[in-house]
Amino acid sequence: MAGETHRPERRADALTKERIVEAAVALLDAGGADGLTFRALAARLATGSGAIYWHIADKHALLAAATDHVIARALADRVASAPPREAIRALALAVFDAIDAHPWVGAQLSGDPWQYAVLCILAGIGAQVTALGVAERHRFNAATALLSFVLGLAGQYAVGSRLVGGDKDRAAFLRDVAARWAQLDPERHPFVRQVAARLAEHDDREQFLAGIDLILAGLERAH
Amino acid sequence: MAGETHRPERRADALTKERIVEAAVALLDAGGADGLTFRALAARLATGSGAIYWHIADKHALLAAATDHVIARALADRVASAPPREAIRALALAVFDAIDAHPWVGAQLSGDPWQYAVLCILAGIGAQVTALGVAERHRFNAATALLSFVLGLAGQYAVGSRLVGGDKDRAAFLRDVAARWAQLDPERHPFVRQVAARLAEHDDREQFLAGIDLILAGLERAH
DNA sequence: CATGCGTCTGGAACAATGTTCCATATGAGC
DNA sequence: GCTCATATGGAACATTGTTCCAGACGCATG
Repeated sequence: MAGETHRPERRADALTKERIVEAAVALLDAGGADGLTFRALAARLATGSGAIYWHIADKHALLAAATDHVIARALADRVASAPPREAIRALALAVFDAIDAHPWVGAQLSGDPWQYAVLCILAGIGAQVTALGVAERHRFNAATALLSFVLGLAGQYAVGSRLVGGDKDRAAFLRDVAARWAQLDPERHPFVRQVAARLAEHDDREQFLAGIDLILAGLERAH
Repeated sequence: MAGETHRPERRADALTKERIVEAAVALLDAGGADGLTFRALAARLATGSGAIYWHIADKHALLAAATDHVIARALADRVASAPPREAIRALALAVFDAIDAHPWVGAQLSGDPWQYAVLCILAGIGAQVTALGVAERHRFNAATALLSFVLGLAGQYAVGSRLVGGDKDRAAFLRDVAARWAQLDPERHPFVRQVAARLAEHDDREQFLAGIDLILAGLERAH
Protein backbone atom coordinates (compact mmCIF):
# COMPACT_ATOMS: atom_id res chain seq x y z
CA MET A 1 0.00 0.00 0.00
CA ALA A 2 0.99 3.63 -0.36
CA GLY A 3 3.77 4.78 1.93
CA GLU A 4 3.72 8.31 3.23
CA THR A 5 7.34 9.30 2.72
CA HIS A 6 6.80 11.56 -0.29
CA ARG A 7 3.98 14.00 0.32
CA PRO A 8 3.87 16.15 -2.83
CA GLU A 9 2.89 14.63 -6.16
CA ARG A 10 5.87 13.51 -8.09
CA ARG A 11 4.02 13.75 -11.37
CA ALA A 12 1.32 16.06 -12.60
CA ASP A 13 -0.92 13.13 -13.50
CA ALA A 14 -0.11 11.22 -10.31
CA LEU A 15 -2.67 8.66 -9.23
CA THR A 16 -4.05 9.32 -5.76
CA LYS A 17 -6.69 7.67 -3.63
CA GLU A 18 -8.71 10.86 -3.96
CA ARG A 19 -8.69 10.77 -7.76
CA ILE A 20 -9.53 7.07 -7.79
CA VAL A 21 -12.47 7.52 -5.43
CA GLU A 22 -13.84 10.42 -7.43
CA ALA A 23 -13.66 8.41 -10.62
CA ALA A 24 -15.33 5.48 -8.86
CA VAL A 25 -18.18 7.71 -7.70
CA ALA A 26 -18.64 8.96 -11.26
CA LEU A 27 -18.81 5.41 -12.61
CA LEU A 28 -21.23 4.34 -9.87
CA ASP A 29 -23.47 7.33 -10.54
CA ALA A 30 -23.45 6.59 -14.25
CA GLY A 31 -23.92 2.83 -14.22
CA GLY A 32 -25.00 1.79 -10.75
CA ALA A 33 -23.20 -0.85 -8.73
CA ASP A 34 -22.47 -2.88 -11.86
CA GLY A 35 -20.90 0.12 -13.54
CA LEU A 36 -17.87 0.02 -11.28
CA THR A 37 -15.27 -2.44 -12.53
CA PHE A 38 -11.53 -2.20 -12.25
CA ARG A 39 -11.26 -2.25 -16.02
CA ALA A 40 -13.68 0.64 -16.48
CA LEU A 41 -11.97 2.50 -13.67
CA ALA A 42 -8.54 1.92 -15.17
CA ALA A 43 -9.76 3.07 -18.57
CA ARG A 44 -11.25 6.23 -17.10
CA LEU A 45 -8.03 7.03 -15.29
CA ALA A 46 -5.92 6.03 -18.29
CA THR A 47 -3.94 3.47 -16.34
CA GLY A 48 -3.97 -0.25 -15.49
CA SER A 49 -5.70 -2.13 -12.75
CA GLY A 50 -2.41 -2.89 -11.02
CA ALA A 51 -1.76 0.78 -10.42
CA ILE A 52 -5.12 1.13 -8.70
CA TYR A 53 -4.36 -1.78 -6.40
CA TRP A 54 -1.30 0.02 -5.20
CA HIS A 55 -3.52 2.70 -3.68
CA ILE A 56 -6.54 0.66 -2.59
CA ALA A 57 -6.73 -2.78 -0.99
CA ASP A 58 -9.65 -4.29 -2.89
CA LYS A 59 -13.08 -3.58 -4.29
CA HIS A 60 -14.71 -3.70 -0.87
CA ALA A 61 -12.45 -0.92 0.35
CA LEU A 62 -13.07 1.05 -2.82
CA LEU A 63 -16.84 0.91 -2.36
CA ALA A 64 -16.51 1.89 1.28
CA ALA A 65 -14.30 4.83 0.36
CA ALA A 66 -16.74 5.96 -2.32
CA THR A 67 -19.60 5.77 0.17
CA ASP A 68 -17.60 7.72 2.74
CA HIS A 69 -16.94 10.36 0.13
CA VAL A 70 -20.65 10.88 -0.56
CA ILE A 71 -21.89 10.61 3.02
CA ALA A 72 -19.20 12.88 4.43
CA ARG A 73 -20.27 15.64 2.06
CA ALA A 74 -23.95 15.06 2.79
CA LEU A 75 -23.43 15.31 6.53
CA ALA A 76 -21.13 18.34 6.25
CA ASP A 77 -23.77 20.38 4.44
CA ARG A 78 -26.06 20.49 7.46
CA VAL A 79 -26.56 23.36 9.85
CA ALA A 80 -25.26 22.51 13.26
CA SER A 81 -27.60 24.53 15.44
CA ALA A 82 -31.21 23.38 15.58
CA PRO A 83 -33.51 21.86 18.18
CA PRO A 84 -32.65 18.15 18.56
CA ARG A 85 -35.83 16.86 17.03
CA GLU A 86 -35.40 19.00 13.94
CA ALA A 87 -31.73 18.16 13.81
CA ILE A 88 -32.52 14.44 13.65
CA ARG A 89 -35.02 15.01 10.88
CA ALA A 90 -32.52 17.13 8.98
CA LEU A 91 -29.80 14.54 9.44
CA ALA A 92 -32.03 11.73 8.24
CA LEU A 93 -33.14 13.80 5.26
CA ALA A 94 -29.54 14.57 4.37
CA VAL A 95 -28.84 10.85 4.19
CA PHE A 96 -32.03 10.29 2.24
CA ASP A 97 -31.17 12.97 -0.30
CA ALA A 98 -27.67 11.57 -0.71
CA ILE A 99 -29.17 8.18 -1.52
CA ASP A 100 -31.64 9.84 -3.84
CA ALA A 101 -28.78 11.44 -5.75
CA HIS A 102 -26.58 8.31 -5.62
CA PRO A 103 -28.83 5.23 -5.39
CA TRP A 104 -25.88 2.83 -5.08
CA VAL A 105 -25.10 4.43 -1.73
CA GLY A 106 -28.30 2.99 -0.28
CA ALA A 107 -27.37 -0.55 -1.19
CA GLN A 108 -23.84 -0.02 0.03
CA LEU A 109 -24.92 1.40 3.41
CA SER A 110 -27.38 -1.36 4.18
CA GLY A 111 -25.12 -4.02 2.72
CA ASP A 112 -22.13 -3.10 4.86
CA PRO A 113 -23.45 -1.46 8.04
CA TRP A 114 -20.11 -1.48 9.85
CA GLN A 115 -18.26 0.84 7.52
CA TYR A 116 -17.10 4.27 8.55
CA ALA A 117 -19.87 6.17 6.79
CA VAL A 118 -22.51 4.39 8.88
CA LEU A 119 -20.56 5.15 12.01
CA CYS A 120 -20.68 8.84 11.13
CA ILE A 121 -24.45 8.67 10.71
CA LEU A 122 -24.81 6.92 14.06
CA ALA A 123 -22.59 9.55 15.66
CA GLY A 124 -24.83 12.31 14.36
CA ILE A 125 -28.00 10.57 15.48
CA GLY A 126 -26.55 9.76 18.88
CA ALA A 127 -25.52 13.33 19.56
CA GLN A 128 -29.06 14.55 18.93
CA VAL A 129 -30.63 11.70 20.89
CA THR A 130 -28.47 12.78 23.80
CA ALA A 131 -29.49 16.41 23.29
CA LEU A 132 -33.09 15.26 23.28
CA GLY A 133 -32.67 14.25 26.90
CA VAL A 134 -32.99 10.50 26.52
CA ALA A 135 -31.70 8.70 29.59
CA GLU A 136 -28.22 7.28 29.21
CA ARG A 137 -29.34 3.65 29.48
CA HIS A 138 -31.80 4.08 26.61
CA ARG A 139 -29.59 6.04 24.24
CA PHE A 140 -27.93 3.06 22.59
CA ASN A 141 -31.20 1.34 21.73
CA ALA A 142 -32.81 4.59 20.63
CA ALA A 143 -29.98 5.65 18.36
CA THR A 144 -29.52 2.22 16.81
CA ALA A 145 -33.27 1.90 16.23
CA LEU A 146 -33.24 5.14 14.28
CA LEU A 147 -30.15 3.97 12.42
CA SER A 148 -31.67 0.61 11.56
CA PHE A 149 -34.75 2.30 10.21
CA VAL A 150 -32.65 4.61 8.04
CA LEU A 151 -30.54 1.73 6.72
CA GLY A 152 -33.60 -0.42 6.09
CA LEU A 153 -35.30 2.21 4.02
CA ALA A 154 -31.99 3.00 2.35
CA GLY A 155 -31.88 -0.50 0.90
CA GLN A 156 -35.51 -0.35 -0.07
CA TYR A 157 -35.14 2.93 -1.87
CA ALA A 158 -31.89 1.98 -3.52
CA VAL A 159 -33.29 -0.99 -5.41
CA GLY A 160 -36.24 0.96 -6.71
CA SER A 161 -33.94 3.58 -8.16
CA ARG A 162 -31.43 1.17 -9.60
CA LEU A 163 -32.15 2.18 -13.16
CA VAL A 164 -30.93 5.64 -14.02
CA GLY A 165 -33.16 8.46 -15.11
CA GLY A 166 -34.55 9.86 -11.88
CA ASP A 167 -38.14 10.29 -10.84
CA LYS A 168 -39.71 8.80 -13.94
CA ASP A 169 -38.20 5.37 -13.38
CA ARG A 170 -38.87 5.32 -9.67
CA ALA A 171 -42.55 6.16 -10.19
CA ALA A 172 -42.88 3.59 -12.96
CA PHE A 173 -41.19 0.98 -10.82
CA LEU A 174 -43.55 1.62 -7.92
CA ARG A 175 -46.55 1.46 -10.23
CA ASP A 176 -45.38 -1.94 -11.48
CA VAL A 177 -44.97 -3.31 -7.96
CA ALA A 178 -48.31 -1.85 -6.91
CA ALA A 179 -49.98 -3.53 -9.89
CA ARG A 180 -48.55 -6.89 -8.81
CA TRP A 181 -49.66 -6.25 -5.24
CA ALA A 182 -53.17 -5.42 -6.37
CA GLN A 183 -53.47 -8.81 -8.04
CA LEU A 184 -52.49 -10.81 -4.98
CA ASP A 185 -54.81 -13.33 -3.39
CA PRO A 186 -57.17 -11.32 -1.10
CA GLU A 187 -57.40 -14.29 1.22
CA ARG A 188 -53.71 -14.64 1.91
CA HIS A 189 -52.46 -11.05 1.72
CA PRO A 190 -55.41 -8.73 2.33
CA PHE A 191 -53.36 -5.91 3.80
CA VAL A 192 -50.86 -5.75 0.96
CA ARG A 193 -53.70 -5.62 -1.53
CA GLN A 194 -55.30 -2.76 0.34
CA VAL A 195 -52.20 -0.60 0.51
CA ALA A 196 -51.16 -1.26 -3.10
CA ALA A 197 -52.78 1.99 -4.16
CA ARG A 198 -50.88 3.92 -1.49
CA LEU A 199 -47.62 2.39 -2.67
CA ALA A 200 -48.17 3.64 -6.20
CA GLU A 201 -48.92 7.21 -5.19
CA HIS A 202 -46.90 7.69 -2.04
CA ASP A 203 -43.96 10.08 -1.68
CA ASP A 204 -40.77 8.41 -0.52
CA ARG A 205 -39.52 11.45 1.36
CA GLU A 206 -42.79 11.82 3.23
CA GLN A 207 -42.88 8.12 4.08
CA PHE A 208 -39.33 8.35 5.32
CA LEU A 209 -40.07 11.33 7.57
CA ALA A 210 -43.21 9.64 8.89
CA GLY A 211 -41.11 6.72 10.06
CA ILE A 212 -38.62 9.00 11.78
CA ASP A 213 -41.44 10.86 13.49
CA LEU A 214 -42.97 7.58 14.60
CA ILE A 215 -39.78 6.52 16.35
CA LEU A 216 -39.30 9.98 17.83
CA ALA A 217 -42.85 9.88 19.16
CA GLY A 218 -42.13 6.54 20.77
CA LEU A 219 -39.01 8.02 22.28
CA GLU A 220 -40.90 10.89 23.86
CA ARG A 221 -43.53 8.55 25.20
CA ALA A 222 -41.06 6.12 26.71
CA HIS A 223 -38.43 8.42 28.20
CA MET B 1 -38.30 -23.29 -18.13
CA ALA B 2 -40.13 -26.28 -16.74
CA GLY B 3 -43.41 -27.10 -18.43
CA GLU B 4 -46.17 -28.61 -16.37
CA THR B 5 -47.37 -31.37 -18.67
CA HIS B 6 -45.89 -34.31 -16.76
CA ARG B 7 -46.71 -34.07 -13.06
CA PRO B 8 -45.18 -37.24 -11.55
CA GLU B 9 -41.42 -37.72 -11.47
CA ARG B 10 -40.24 -39.65 -14.44
CA ARG B 11 -37.09 -40.70 -12.67
CA ALA B 12 -36.34 -41.49 -9.05
CA ASP B 13 -33.46 -39.01 -8.95
CA ALA B 14 -35.36 -36.37 -10.90
CA LEU B 15 -34.18 -32.81 -10.41
CA THR B 16 -36.89 -30.50 -9.06
CA LYS B 17 -36.96 -26.88 -8.00
CA GLU B 18 -37.63 -28.10 -4.48
CA ARG B 19 -34.51 -30.28 -4.38
CA ILE B 20 -32.40 -27.51 -5.89
CA VAL B 21 -33.60 -24.95 -3.35
CA GLU B 22 -32.97 -27.28 -0.44
CA ALA B 23 -29.44 -27.96 -1.65
CA ALA B 24 -28.91 -24.22 -2.11
CA VAL B 25 -30.03 -23.54 1.47
CA ALA B 26 -27.62 -26.19 2.73
CA LEU B 27 -24.73 -24.61 0.82
CA LEU B 28 -25.66 -21.13 2.03
CA ASP B 29 -25.88 -22.33 5.63
CA ALA B 30 -22.51 -24.03 5.35
CA GLY B 31 -20.54 -21.39 3.51
CA GLY B 32 -22.50 -18.14 3.59
CA ALA B 33 -23.40 -16.16 0.52
CA ASP B 34 -20.09 -17.06 -1.13
CA GLY B 35 -20.73 -20.76 -0.56
CA LEU B 36 -23.46 -20.88 -3.17
CA THR B 37 -22.06 -21.32 -6.68
CA PHE B 38 -23.61 -23.16 -9.55
CA ARG B 39 -20.61 -25.47 -9.66
CA ALA B 40 -20.87 -26.39 -5.99
CA LEU B 41 -24.61 -26.79 -6.38
CA ALA B 42 -24.21 -29.01 -9.42
CA ALA B 43 -21.62 -31.13 -7.62
CA ARG B 44 -23.89 -31.56 -4.60
CA LEU B 45 -26.77 -32.61 -6.81
CA ALA B 46 -24.51 -34.78 -8.97
CA THR B 47 -25.48 -32.98 -12.17
CA GLY B 48 -24.34 -30.09 -14.37
CA SER B 49 -25.10 -26.40 -14.20
CA GLY B 50 -27.16 -26.59 -17.38
CA ALA B 51 -29.66 -28.91 -15.75
CA ILE B 52 -30.15 -26.46 -12.91
CA TYR B 53 -30.83 -23.63 -15.33
CA TRP B 54 -33.67 -25.61 -16.80
CA HIS B 55 -35.50 -25.32 -13.47
CA ILE B 56 -34.41 -21.87 -12.30
CA ALA B 57 -33.96 -18.64 -14.23
CA ASP B 58 -30.76 -17.33 -12.69
CA LYS B 59 -28.88 -16.88 -9.44
CA HIS B 60 -31.06 -13.98 -8.35
CA ALA B 61 -34.14 -16.18 -8.59
CA LEU B 62 -32.34 -18.99 -6.78
CA LEU B 63 -31.45 -16.73 -3.85
CA ALA B 64 -34.98 -15.39 -3.70
CA ALA B 65 -36.39 -18.93 -3.71
CA ALA B 66 -34.00 -20.00 -0.95
CA THR B 67 -35.01 -16.99 1.14
CA ASP B 68 -38.69 -17.72 0.56
CA HIS B 69 -38.09 -21.27 1.70
CA VAL B 70 -36.62 -20.15 5.03
CA ILE B 71 -38.98 -17.25 5.70
CA ALA B 72 -42.10 -19.22 4.82
CA ARG B 73 -41.19 -21.84 7.41
CA ALA B 74 -40.35 -19.19 10.00
CA LEU B 75 -43.68 -17.42 9.55
CA ALA B 76 -45.68 -20.66 9.50
CA ASP B 77 -44.41 -21.71 12.91
CA ARG B 78 -46.18 -18.87 14.68
CA VAL B 79 -49.40 -19.04 16.66
CA ALA B 80 -52.13 -17.14 14.96
CA SER B 81 -54.16 -15.99 17.94
CA ALA B 82 -52.55 -13.37 20.16
CA PRO B 83 -53.16 -9.71 20.98
CA PRO B 84 -51.89 -7.57 18.08
CA ARG B 85 -49.00 -6.05 19.97
CA GLU B 86 -47.72 -9.45 21.02
CA ALA B 87 -48.35 -10.82 17.57
CA ILE B 88 -46.13 -8.14 16.03
CA ARG B 89 -43.37 -8.88 18.51
CA ALA B 90 -43.69 -12.61 17.82
CA LEU B 91 -43.63 -12.05 14.08
CA ALA B 92 -40.55 -9.86 14.29
CA LEU B 93 -38.83 -12.37 16.54
CA ALA B 94 -39.63 -15.18 14.13
CA VAL B 95 -37.85 -13.26 11.39
CA PHE B 96 -35.00 -12.45 13.73
CA ASP B 97 -34.54 -16.07 14.72
CA ALA B 98 -34.62 -17.17 11.10
CA ILE B 99 -31.80 -14.73 10.35
CA ASP B 100 -29.97 -15.93 13.43
CA ALA B 101 -30.12 -19.50 12.15
CA HIS B 102 -29.37 -18.52 8.53
CA PRO B 103 -27.32 -15.30 8.51
CA TRP B 104 -27.31 -15.06 4.72
CA VAL B 105 -31.08 -14.49 4.87
CA GLY B 106 -30.50 -11.14 6.55
CA ALA B 107 -28.31 -9.87 3.76
CA GLN B 108 -30.68 -11.26 1.16
CA LEU B 109 -33.77 -9.64 2.71
CA SER B 110 -32.24 -6.20 3.05
CA GLY B 111 -30.46 -6.49 -0.28
CA ASP B 112 -33.60 -7.31 -2.25
CA PRO B 113 -36.57 -5.83 -0.39
CA TRP B 114 -39.06 -6.41 -3.18
CA GLN B 115 -38.91 -10.19 -3.19
CA TYR B 116 -41.83 -12.34 -2.16
CA ALA B 117 -40.48 -13.20 1.29
CA VAL B 118 -40.45 -9.53 2.27
CA LEU B 119 -43.97 -9.15 0.99
CA CYS B 120 -45.06 -11.96 3.32
CA ILE B 121 -43.44 -10.21 6.27
CA LEU B 122 -45.16 -6.95 5.37
CA ALA B 123 -48.46 -8.79 5.05
CA GLY B 124 -48.08 -10.19 8.55
CA ILE B 125 -47.11 -6.84 10.02
CA GLY B 126 -49.90 -5.05 8.20
CA ALA B 127 -52.55 -7.44 9.45
CA GLN B 128 -51.54 -6.83 13.04
CA VAL B 129 -51.21 -3.07 12.56
CA THR B 130 -54.78 -3.13 11.32
CA ALA B 131 -55.86 -5.24 14.29
CA LEU B 132 -54.13 -2.72 16.52
CA GLY B 133 -56.69 -0.15 15.42
CA VAL B 134 -54.42 2.16 13.49
CA ALA B 135 -56.41 4.47 11.25
CA GLU B 136 -56.48 3.44 7.62
CA ARG B 137 -54.54 6.44 6.36
CA HIS B 138 -51.67 5.73 8.76
CA ARG B 139 -51.42 1.99 8.23
CA PHE B 140 -49.13 2.08 5.22
CA ASN B 141 -46.55 4.31 6.88
CA ALA B 142 -46.78 2.39 10.15
CA ALA B 143 -46.35 -1.04 8.59
CA THR B 144 -43.53 0.01 6.27
CA ALA B 145 -41.75 1.74 9.14
CA LEU B 146 -41.79 -1.49 11.11
CA LEU B 147 -40.67 -3.38 8.03
CA SER B 148 -37.82 -0.97 7.31
CA PHE B 149 -36.60 -1.32 10.86
CA VAL B 150 -36.66 -5.11 10.63
CA LEU B 151 -34.83 -5.10 7.29
CA GLY B 152 -32.28 -2.58 8.52
CA LEU B 153 -31.39 -4.63 11.54
CA ALA B 154 -31.48 -7.75 9.40
CA GLY B 155 -28.60 -6.44 7.33
CA GLN B 156 -26.74 -5.28 10.41
CA TYR B 157 -27.03 -8.61 12.12
CA ALA B 158 -26.26 -10.61 9.01
CA VAL B 159 -22.81 -9.14 8.50
CA GLY B 160 -21.80 -9.67 12.09
CA SER B 161 -22.67 -13.35 11.84
CA ARG B 162 -21.09 -13.92 8.47
CA LEU B 163 -18.50 -16.29 9.83
CA VAL B 164 -19.92 -19.59 10.92
CA GLY B 165 -19.70 -20.89 14.45
CA GLY B 166 -22.57 -19.18 16.23
CA ASP B 167 -22.47 -17.05 19.36
CA LYS B 168 -18.72 -17.13 19.86
CA ASP B 169 -17.99 -15.42 16.57
CA ARG B 170 -20.73 -12.86 16.92
CA ALA B 171 -19.57 -11.88 20.40
CA ALA B 172 -15.96 -11.68 19.29
CA PHE B 173 -16.93 -9.61 16.28
CA LEU B 174 -18.85 -7.14 18.43
CA ARG B 175 -15.95 -6.89 20.85
CA ASP B 176 -13.62 -6.04 17.98
CA VAL B 177 -15.92 -3.33 16.67
CA ALA B 178 -16.44 -1.97 20.18
CA ALA B 179 -12.68 -1.81 20.68
CA ARG B 180 -12.32 0.24 17.50
CA TRP B 181 -15.17 2.50 18.60
CA ALA B 182 -13.57 3.06 21.99
CA GLN B 183 -10.43 4.38 20.31
CA LEU B 184 -12.21 6.98 18.19
CA ASP B 185 -11.51 10.67 18.53
CA PRO B 186 -13.63 11.89 21.49
CA GLU B 187 -13.93 15.29 19.82
CA ARG B 188 -15.47 14.05 16.60
CA HIS B 189 -17.53 11.04 17.72
CA PRO B 190 -18.23 11.39 21.44
CA PHE B 191 -21.47 9.43 21.36
CA VAL B 192 -20.05 6.40 19.58
CA ARG B 193 -17.20 6.29 22.06
CA GLN B 194 -19.64 6.38 24.95
CA VAL B 195 -21.82 3.54 23.71
CA ALA B 196 -18.91 1.33 22.65
CA ALA B 197 -19.16 -0.55 25.93
CA ARG B 198 -22.87 -1.17 25.41
CA LEU B 199 -22.19 -2.52 21.93
CA ALA B 200 -19.79 -5.11 23.27
CA GLU B 201 -22.13 -6.42 25.94
CA HIS B 202 -25.57 -5.89 24.42
CA ASP B 203 -27.96 -8.66 23.44
CA ASP B 204 -29.08 -8.52 19.82
CA ARG B 205 -32.49 -9.96 20.50
CA GLU B 206 -33.17 -7.47 23.28
CA GLN B 207 -31.98 -4.56 21.14
CA PHE B 208 -34.23 -5.75 18.35
CA LEU B 209 -37.29 -5.96 20.59
CA ALA B 210 -36.52 -2.55 22.08
CA GLY B 211 -36.67 -1.05 18.60
CA ILE B 212 -39.97 -2.73 17.85
CA ASP B 213 -41.41 -1.50 21.14
CA LEU B 214 -40.19 2.01 20.41
CA ILE B 215 -42.07 2.11 17.12
CA LEU B 216 -45.15 0.53 18.70
CA ALA B 217 -45.07 3.16 21.45
CA GLY B 218 -44.92 5.88 18.82
CA LEU B 219 -47.87 4.26 17.10
CA GLU B 220 -49.97 4.30 20.25
CA ARG B 221 -49.08 7.90 20.93
CA ALA B 222 -49.86 9.10 17.44
CA HIS B 223 -53.01 7.22 16.57
C1' DC C 1 -42.66 -53.65 -30.73
C1' DA C 2 -40.45 -49.68 -33.25
C1' DT C 3 -40.41 -44.88 -33.96
C1' DG C 4 -40.78 -39.91 -33.06
C1' DC C 5 -40.69 -36.02 -30.16
C1' DG C 6 -41.05 -33.01 -26.32
C1' DT C 7 -38.91 -33.15 -21.78
C1' DC C 8 -34.93 -33.13 -19.21
C1' DT C 9 -29.87 -33.84 -18.33
C1' DG C 10 -24.75 -33.20 -18.09
C1' DG C 11 -20.83 -30.99 -19.20
C1' DA C 12 -18.13 -28.18 -22.34
C1' DA C 13 -17.41 -23.48 -23.77
C1' DC C 14 -17.76 -18.32 -23.27
C1' DA C 15 -17.52 -13.70 -21.45
C1' DA C 16 -16.71 -10.92 -17.61
C1' DT C 17 -14.77 -9.95 -13.18
C1' DG C 18 -11.49 -9.37 -9.09
C1' DT C 19 -6.96 -10.09 -8.13
C1' DT C 20 -1.95 -11.11 -8.60
C1' DC C 21 2.40 -10.66 -10.74
C1' DC C 22 6.14 -8.51 -12.81
C1' DA C 23 8.89 -5.79 -16.00
C1' DT C 24 9.49 -1.12 -16.25
C1' DA C 25 9.39 3.93 -15.45
C1' DT C 26 9.94 7.89 -12.30
C1' DG C 27 12.40 11.05 -9.54
C1' DA C 28 14.41 12.29 -4.81
C1' DG C 29 18.72 11.80 -2.27
C1' DC C 30 23.53 10.68 -2.28
C1' DG D 1 25.30 10.04 -12.57
C1' DC D 2 23.80 6.22 -9.69
C1' DT D 3 20.64 3.91 -6.73
C1' DC D 4 16.67 2.42 -4.89
C1' DA D 5 12.16 2.82 -2.89
C1' DT D 6 8.06 4.49 -4.97
C1' DA D 7 4.81 4.02 -8.38
C1' DT D 8 2.84 2.46 -12.90
C1' DG D 9 0.60 -0.26 -16.75
C1' DG D 10 -0.81 -4.23 -18.65
C1' DA D 11 -0.55 -9.23 -19.16
C1' DA D 12 -1.96 -13.41 -16.94
C1' DC D 13 -4.79 -16.27 -13.71
C1' DA D 14 -8.65 -18.23 -11.13
C1' DT D 15 -13.39 -18.07 -10.48
C1' DT D 16 -17.90 -16.85 -11.49
C1' DG D 17 -22.67 -16.71 -13.90
C1' DT D 18 -24.53 -17.98 -18.05
C1' DT D 19 -25.25 -20.08 -22.69
C1' DC D 20 -25.14 -23.81 -25.79
C1' DC D 21 -25.77 -28.24 -27.51
C1' DA D 22 -25.37 -33.22 -28.09
C1' DG D 23 -27.65 -36.66 -26.29
C1' DA D 24 -30.61 -39.62 -22.82
C1' DC D 25 -35.09 -40.61 -21.13
C1' DG D 26 -39.82 -42.18 -21.55
C1' DC D 27 -44.57 -41.30 -23.02
C1' DA D 28 -47.57 -41.36 -27.08
C1' DT D 29 -48.54 -42.97 -31.52
C1' DG D 30 -48.21 -46.26 -35.54
